[in-house]
Amino acid sequence: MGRPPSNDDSGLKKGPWTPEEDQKLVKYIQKHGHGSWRALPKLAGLNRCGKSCRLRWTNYLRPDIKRGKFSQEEEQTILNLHAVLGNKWSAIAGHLPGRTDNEIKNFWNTHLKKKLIQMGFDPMTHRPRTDIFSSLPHLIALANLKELMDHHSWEEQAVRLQAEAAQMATLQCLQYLLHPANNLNSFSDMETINLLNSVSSMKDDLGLQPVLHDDSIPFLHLPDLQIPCTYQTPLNNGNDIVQAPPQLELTAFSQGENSPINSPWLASSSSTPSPSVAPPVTTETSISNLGDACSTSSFGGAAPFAWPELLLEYPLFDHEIS
DNA sequence: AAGTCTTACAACCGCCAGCTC
DNA sequence: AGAGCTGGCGGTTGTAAGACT
Repeated sequence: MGRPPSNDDSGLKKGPWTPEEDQKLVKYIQKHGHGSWRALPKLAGLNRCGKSCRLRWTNYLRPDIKRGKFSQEEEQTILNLHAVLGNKWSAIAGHLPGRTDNEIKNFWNTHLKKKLIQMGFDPMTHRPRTDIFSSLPHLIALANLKELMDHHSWEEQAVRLQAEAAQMATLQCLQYLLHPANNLNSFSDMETINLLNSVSSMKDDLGLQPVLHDDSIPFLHLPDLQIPCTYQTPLNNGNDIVQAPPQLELTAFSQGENSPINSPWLASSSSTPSPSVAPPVTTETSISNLGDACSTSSFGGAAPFAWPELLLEYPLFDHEIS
Protein backbone atom coordinates (compact mmCIF):
# COMPACT_ATOMS: atom_id res chain seq x y z
CA MET A 1 0.00 0.00 0.00
CA GLY A 2 1.01 3.59 -0.19
CA ARG A 3 2.76 5.37 -2.98
CA PRO A 4 5.59 4.50 -5.32
CA PRO A 5 9.00 5.86 -4.34
CA SER A 6 9.60 9.24 -5.84
CA ASN A 7 11.69 12.31 -5.24
CA ASP A 8 10.49 15.86 -4.98
CA ASP A 9 12.17 18.87 -6.60
CA SER A 10 14.78 19.09 -3.87
CA GLY A 11 15.76 15.46 -4.41
CA LEU A 12 14.24 14.26 -1.17
CA LYS A 13 12.61 10.86 -1.26
CA LYS A 14 8.83 10.53 -1.02
CA GLY A 15 6.47 7.61 -0.85
CA PRO A 16 6.50 4.50 1.30
CA TRP A 17 9.20 3.97 3.83
CA THR A 18 11.58 1.04 3.54
CA PRO A 19 12.48 -1.10 6.59
CA GLU A 20 16.00 0.33 6.41
CA GLU A 21 14.70 3.89 6.61
CA ASP A 22 12.43 2.94 9.49
CA GLN A 23 15.36 1.39 11.31
CA LYS A 24 17.49 4.50 10.85
CA LEU A 25 14.74 6.75 12.11
CA VAL A 26 13.92 4.62 15.14
CA LYS A 27 17.57 4.17 16.04
CA TYR A 28 18.24 7.88 15.85
CA ILE A 29 15.22 8.95 17.88
CA GLN A 30 15.81 6.30 20.53
CA LYS A 31 19.34 7.58 20.95
CA HIS A 32 18.89 11.35 20.58
CA GLY A 33 15.18 12.12 20.67
CA HIS A 34 13.71 13.81 17.66
CA GLY A 35 14.83 17.35 18.54
CA SER A 36 14.31 19.55 15.52
CA TRP A 37 12.43 17.61 12.88
CA ARG A 38 13.92 19.83 10.24
CA ALA A 39 17.43 18.88 11.23
CA LEU A 40 16.71 15.23 11.99
CA PRO A 41 16.85 13.68 8.50
CA LYS A 42 20.38 14.85 7.85
CA LEU A 43 21.56 13.80 11.30
CA ALA A 44 19.89 10.40 10.96
CA GLY A 45 21.20 9.85 7.45
CA LEU A 46 17.80 9.95 5.80
CA ASN A 47 17.00 11.48 2.44
CA ARG A 48 13.59 12.64 3.64
CA CYS A 49 12.08 15.91 4.69
CA GLY A 50 11.55 16.51 8.40
CA LYS A 51 7.83 16.51 8.02
CA SER A 52 7.85 13.08 6.45
CA CYS A 53 10.01 11.79 9.32
CA ARG A 54 7.70 13.28 11.91
CA LEU A 55 4.63 11.71 10.32
CA ARG A 56 6.30 8.34 9.98
CA TRP A 57 7.30 8.42 13.62
CA THR A 58 4.04 9.71 15.08
CA ASN A 59 1.75 7.59 12.92
CA TYR A 60 3.66 4.38 12.61
CA LEU A 61 6.95 3.89 14.42
CA ARG A 62 6.23 5.29 17.86
CA PRO A 63 6.65 2.41 20.34
CA ASP A 64 3.40 3.15 22.18
CA ILE A 65 1.22 2.76 19.10
CA LYS A 66 -1.49 0.16 19.38
CA ARG A 67 -2.08 -1.64 16.12
CA GLY A 68 -4.85 -3.93 14.97
CA LYS A 69 -8.59 -3.74 14.79
CA PHE A 70 -10.57 -1.24 16.83
CA SER A 71 -12.52 -2.83 19.66
CA GLN A 72 -16.26 -2.27 20.14
CA GLU A 73 -15.40 -0.07 23.09
CA GLU A 74 -13.02 2.06 21.06
CA GLU A 75 -15.55 2.30 18.27
CA GLN A 76 -18.19 3.53 20.68
CA THR A 77 -15.77 6.03 22.19
CA ILE A 78 -14.99 7.42 18.76
CA LEU A 79 -18.69 7.75 17.97
CA ASN A 80 -19.38 9.49 21.25
CA LEU A 81 -16.48 11.86 20.95
CA HIS A 82 -17.16 12.63 17.32
CA ALA A 83 -20.70 13.64 18.22
CA VAL A 84 -19.27 16.18 20.61
CA LEU A 85 -16.01 17.20 18.98
CA GLY A 86 -16.63 16.70 15.30
CA ASN A 87 -13.60 16.04 13.10
CA LYS A 88 -11.14 16.91 15.84
CA TRP A 89 -9.12 13.77 15.28
CA SER A 90 -6.23 14.68 17.50
CA ALA A 91 -8.59 15.51 20.35
CA ILE A 92 -10.38 12.20 19.85
CA ALA A 93 -7.04 10.39 19.67
CA GLY A 94 -6.17 11.91 23.03
CA HIS A 95 -8.89 9.78 24.59
CA LEU A 96 -7.75 6.58 22.92
CA PRO A 97 -4.33 5.59 24.21
CA GLY A 98 -2.12 4.12 21.52
CA ARG A 99 -4.28 5.27 18.62
CA THR A 100 -3.18 8.02 16.27
CA ASP A 101 -5.34 10.75 14.85
CA ASN A 102 -4.56 9.46 11.37
CA GLU A 103 -5.66 5.95 12.24
CA ILE A 104 -8.89 7.19 13.81
CA LYS A 105 -9.58 9.44 10.84
CA ASN A 106 -9.08 6.53 8.46
CA PHE A 107 -11.27 4.28 10.58
CA TRP A 108 -13.96 6.92 10.62
CA ASN A 109 -13.88 7.48 6.89
CA THR A 110 -13.81 3.81 5.95
CA HIS A 111 -16.07 2.28 8.61
CA LEU A 112 -17.98 4.45 11.02
CA LYS A 113 -19.14 7.08 8.58
CA LYS A 114 -20.63 4.44 6.31
CA LYS A 115 -22.15 2.63 9.25
CA LEU A 116 -23.95 5.75 10.42
CA ILE A 117 -25.17 6.50 6.92
CA GLN A 118 -26.48 2.97 6.56
CA MET A 119 -28.27 3.36 9.86
CA GLY A 120 -29.89 6.50 8.55
CA PHE A 121 -27.89 8.96 10.62
CA ASP A 122 -26.12 11.98 9.29
CA PRO A 123 -22.45 11.30 10.08
CA MET A 124 -21.75 14.96 10.71
CA THR A 125 -24.67 15.84 12.96
CA HIS A 126 -25.31 12.33 14.30
CA ARG A 127 -28.98 12.97 13.87
CA PRO A 128 -31.41 10.86 11.92
CA ARG A 129 -31.69 11.94 8.34
CA THR A 130 -35.21 12.85 7.33
CA ASP A 131 -34.56 12.28 3.66
CA ILE A 132 -33.83 8.58 3.84
CA PHE A 133 -37.23 7.18 4.60
CA SER A 134 -38.07 6.49 1.02
CA SER A 135 -34.84 4.57 0.46
CA LEU A 136 -34.94 2.59 3.66
CA PRO A 137 -36.94 -0.31 2.35
CA HIS A 138 -34.45 -0.66 -0.47
CA LEU A 139 -31.43 -0.51 1.84
CA ILE A 140 -32.82 -2.97 4.28
CA ALA A 141 -33.98 -5.26 1.55
CA LEU A 142 -30.46 -5.36 0.13
CA ALA A 143 -29.06 -6.20 3.52
CA ASN A 144 -31.48 -8.99 4.19
CA LEU A 145 -31.94 -10.41 0.76
CA LYS A 146 -29.16 -12.96 0.80
CA GLU A 147 -29.92 -14.28 4.23
CA LEU A 148 -33.64 -14.35 3.65
CA MET A 149 -33.42 -16.10 0.31
CA ASP A 150 -31.94 -19.10 2.05
CA HIS A 151 -34.80 -19.52 4.48
CA HIS A 152 -38.01 -17.93 3.37
CA SER A 153 -40.38 -17.61 0.51
CA TRP A 154 -40.66 -14.37 -1.40
CA GLU A 155 -43.95 -13.59 0.26
CA GLU A 156 -42.48 -14.04 3.71
CA GLN A 157 -39.52 -11.93 2.74
CA ALA A 158 -41.73 -9.12 1.52
CA VAL A 159 -43.74 -9.07 4.71
CA ARG A 160 -40.68 -9.10 6.92
CA LEU A 161 -38.88 -6.44 4.92
CA GLN A 162 -41.87 -4.17 5.09
CA ALA A 163 -42.13 -4.60 8.82
CA GLU A 164 -38.44 -3.98 9.42
CA ALA A 165 -38.33 -0.94 7.19
CA ALA A 166 -41.38 0.51 8.84
CA GLN A 167 -39.98 -0.04 12.30
CA MET A 168 -36.65 1.46 11.42
CA ALA A 169 -38.13 4.49 9.79
CA THR A 170 -40.54 5.00 12.64
CA LEU A 171 -37.86 4.81 15.27
CA GLN A 172 -35.71 7.28 13.43
CA CYS A 173 -38.62 9.60 13.01
CA LEU A 174 -39.40 9.41 16.69
CA GLN A 175 -35.80 9.78 17.76
CA TYR A 176 -35.51 12.84 15.61
CA LEU A 177 -38.56 14.32 17.22
CA LEU A 178 -37.34 13.38 20.69
CA HIS A 179 -33.98 15.00 20.31
CA PRO A 180 -33.92 18.19 22.37
CA ALA A 181 -32.03 19.95 19.60
CA ASN A 182 -35.13 19.51 17.48
CA ASN A 183 -37.17 21.82 19.57
CA LEU A 184 -40.55 21.13 18.10
CA ASN A 185 -41.62 24.71 18.54
CA SER A 186 -38.74 25.77 16.39
CA PHE A 187 -39.44 23.38 13.56
CA SER A 188 -39.58 25.33 10.40
CA ASP A 189 -42.69 24.83 8.36
CA MET A 190 -40.78 23.16 5.58
CA GLU A 191 -39.11 20.78 8.02
CA THR A 192 -42.47 19.77 9.37
CA ILE A 193 -43.89 19.36 5.92
CA ASN A 194 -40.91 17.30 4.81
CA LEU A 195 -41.24 15.12 7.87
CA LEU A 196 -44.88 14.53 7.20
CA ASN A 197 -44.19 13.80 3.60
CA SER A 198 -41.56 11.32 4.66
CA VAL A 199 -43.95 9.50 6.96
CA SER A 200 -46.62 9.61 4.34
CA SER A 201 -44.43 8.41 1.50
CA MET A 202 -42.92 5.74 3.69
CA LYS A 203 -46.38 4.45 4.30
CA ASP A 204 -47.10 4.50 0.59
CA ASP A 205 -43.79 2.98 -0.41
CA LEU A 206 -44.29 0.11 1.95
CA GLY A 207 -47.74 -0.52 0.68
CA LEU A 208 -49.14 -0.17 4.17
CA GLN A 209 -52.80 0.53 4.19
CA PRO A 210 -53.91 3.36 6.42
CA VAL A 211 -56.42 2.31 9.01
CA LEU A 212 -59.05 4.85 9.76
CA HIS A 213 -59.03 5.97 13.33
CA ASP A 214 -61.88 8.06 14.68
CA ASP A 215 -63.32 8.00 11.17
CA SER A 216 -60.97 10.70 10.08
CA ILE A 217 -57.41 10.10 11.18
CA PRO A 218 -55.12 8.27 8.79
CA PHE A 219 -53.62 5.63 11.03
CA LEU A 220 -50.30 4.16 10.09
CA HIS A 221 -50.44 0.61 11.30
CA LEU A 222 -47.10 -0.93 12.08
CA PRO A 223 -46.33 -4.32 13.57
CA ASP A 224 -45.01 -3.10 16.92
CA LEU A 225 -45.73 0.56 16.86
CA GLN A 226 -48.70 2.51 15.74
CA ILE A 227 -48.58 6.11 14.72
CA PRO A 228 -51.76 8.05 14.21
CA CYS A 229 -51.02 11.11 12.16
CA THR A 230 -53.39 13.98 11.84
CA TYR A 231 -52.24 16.57 9.47
CA GLN A 232 -53.53 19.16 7.12
CA THR A 233 -51.68 19.48 3.86
CA PRO A 234 -50.96 21.32 1.77
CA LEU A 235 -53.25 23.94 3.19
CA ASN A 236 -52.17 26.37 0.61
CA ASN A 237 -55.62 27.48 -0.44
CA GLY A 238 -53.94 29.60 -2.99
CA ASN A 239 -51.60 30.97 -0.35
CA ASP A 240 -47.94 30.37 0.19
CA ILE A 241 -47.57 26.97 1.79
CA VAL A 242 -45.10 28.33 4.29
CA GLN A 243 -47.81 30.47 5.81
CA ALA A 244 -50.04 27.51 6.36
CA PRO A 245 -48.06 24.94 8.31
CA PRO A 246 -49.43 21.48 8.80
CA GLN A 247 -50.46 20.08 12.11
CA LEU A 248 -48.59 17.08 13.31
CA GLU A 249 -49.68 14.75 16.01
CA LEU A 250 -47.72 11.66 16.74
CA THR A 251 -48.48 9.24 19.48
CA ALA A 252 -46.64 6.03 20.14
CA PHE A 253 -48.48 2.99 21.36
CA SER A 254 -46.80 0.02 22.87
CA GLN A 255 -47.50 -3.37 21.47
CA GLY A 256 -50.92 -4.63 22.44
CA GLU A 257 -52.03 -1.36 23.93
CA ASN A 258 -55.08 0.44 22.72
CA SER A 259 -54.33 3.77 24.22
CA PRO A 260 -51.21 5.83 24.44
CA ILE A 261 -49.23 5.44 27.61
CA ASN A 262 -48.64 8.57 29.60
CA SER A 263 -45.02 9.38 30.03
CA PRO A 264 -43.22 12.12 31.89
CA TRP A 265 -41.84 13.20 28.61
CA LEU A 266 -45.29 14.01 27.32
CA ALA A 267 -45.93 16.54 30.06
CA SER A 268 -42.83 18.48 29.24
CA SER A 269 -43.09 18.27 25.52
CA SER A 270 -46.51 19.51 24.68
CA SER A 271 -45.96 22.62 22.75
CA THR A 272 -47.86 25.77 23.16
CA PRO A 273 -48.72 27.50 19.96
CA SER A 274 -46.45 30.39 19.51
CA PRO A 275 -48.33 33.66 19.20
CA SER A 276 -45.64 34.97 16.93
CA VAL A 277 -46.49 32.48 14.23
CA ALA A 278 -49.83 32.61 12.57
CA PRO A 279 -51.17 30.07 12.11
CA PRO A 280 -48.99 28.26 14.64
CA VAL A 281 -47.33 24.91 14.19
CA THR A 282 -49.01 22.78 16.80
CA THR A 283 -47.15 19.65 17.45
CA GLU A 284 -47.73 17.17 20.18
CA THR A 285 -45.71 14.08 20.52
CA SER A 286 -45.80 11.38 23.08
CA ILE A 287 -43.41 8.54 23.12
CA SER A 288 -43.49 5.48 25.23
CA ASN A 289 -41.73 2.19 25.31
CA LEU A 290 -39.17 3.23 22.78
CA GLY A 291 -36.87 0.73 24.37
CA ASP A 292 -39.47 -1.99 23.93
CA ALA A 293 -39.84 -1.05 20.33
CA CYS A 294 -36.12 -1.47 19.93
CA SER A 295 -36.03 -4.81 21.61
CA THR A 296 -38.98 -6.25 19.77
CA SER A 297 -37.66 -5.12 16.43
CA SER A 298 -34.90 -6.86 14.60
CA PHE A 299 -32.21 -4.30 15.18
CA GLY A 300 -30.25 -6.60 17.40
CA GLY A 301 -30.25 -4.50 20.50
CA ALA A 302 -29.19 -0.96 21.10
CA ALA A 303 -25.94 0.63 22.01
CA PRO A 304 -25.75 3.65 24.26
CA PHE A 305 -24.76 6.77 22.46
CA ALA A 306 -24.14 10.21 23.79
CA TRP A 307 -25.64 13.12 22.00
CA PRO A 308 -24.04 16.37 22.96
CA GLU A 309 -27.02 17.19 25.14
CA LEU A 310 -28.52 13.84 26.01
CA LEU A 311 -27.85 10.15 26.15
CA LEU A 312 -29.79 8.47 23.39
CA GLU A 313 -29.48 5.08 21.87
CA TYR A 314 -28.49 4.15 18.39
CA PRO A 315 -30.31 1.11 17.19
CA LEU A 316 -27.66 -1.11 15.69
CA PHE A 317 -28.11 -3.44 12.81
CA ASP A 318 -27.57 -7.04 13.68
CA HIS A 319 -26.11 -7.47 10.28
CA GLU A 320 -23.68 -5.64 8.04
CA ILE A 321 -24.90 -3.98 4.91
CA SER A 322 -22.53 -4.47 2.05
C1' DA B 1 -8.08 -17.04 -15.08
C1' DA B 2 -8.46 -12.41 -16.07
C1' DG B 3 -10.41 -8.07 -15.72
C1' DT B 4 -12.87 -4.72 -12.92
C1' DC B 5 -14.41 -2.72 -8.80
C1' DT B 6 -14.04 -1.71 -3.88
C1' DT B 7 -11.74 -1.22 0.41
C1' DA B 8 -8.16 0.07 3.55
C1' DC B 9 -4.72 2.92 4.93
C1' DA B 10 -0.03 5.01 4.54
C1' DA B 11 1.54 9.11 3.06
C1' DC B 12 1.24 13.63 1.20
C1' DC B 13 -0.53 18.45 0.90
C1' DG B 14 -1.95 22.86 2.34
C1' DC B 15 -3.34 25.64 5.96
C1' DC B 16 -2.86 27.62 10.41
C1' DA B 17 -1.34 28.82 15.10
C1' DG B 18 2.36 29.67 18.04
C1' DC B 19 6.97 30.88 18.75
C1' DT B 20 11.29 33.40 17.98
C1' DC B 21 13.93 37.10 16.46
C1' DA C 1 4.76 44.81 14.48
C1' DG C 2 5.67 41.45 11.30
C1' DA C 3 8.41 38.07 8.78
C1' DG C 4 10.06 33.48 8.93
C1' DC C 5 10.15 29.02 10.86
C1' DT C 6 8.21 24.92 12.97
C1' DG C 7 5.02 21.61 14.30
C1' DG C 8 0.30 20.15 14.34
C1' DC C 9 -3.98 19.28 12.15
C1' DG C 10 -7.57 17.86 8.88
C1' DG C 11 -8.47 16.73 4.15
C1' DT C 12 -7.19 14.18 0.23
C1' DT C 13 -4.69 11.06 -2.76
C1' DG C 14 -2.73 6.88 -4.64
C1' DT C 15 -2.24 2.18 -4.66
C1' DA C 16 -1.89 -2.72 -2.79
C1' DA C 17 -4.90 -6.18 -1.62
C1' DG C 18 -9.08 -8.34 -1.62
C1' DA C 19 -13.75 -9.06 -3.49
C1' DC C 20 -16.55 -9.56 -7.19
C1' DT C 21 -17.99 -10.61 -12.03
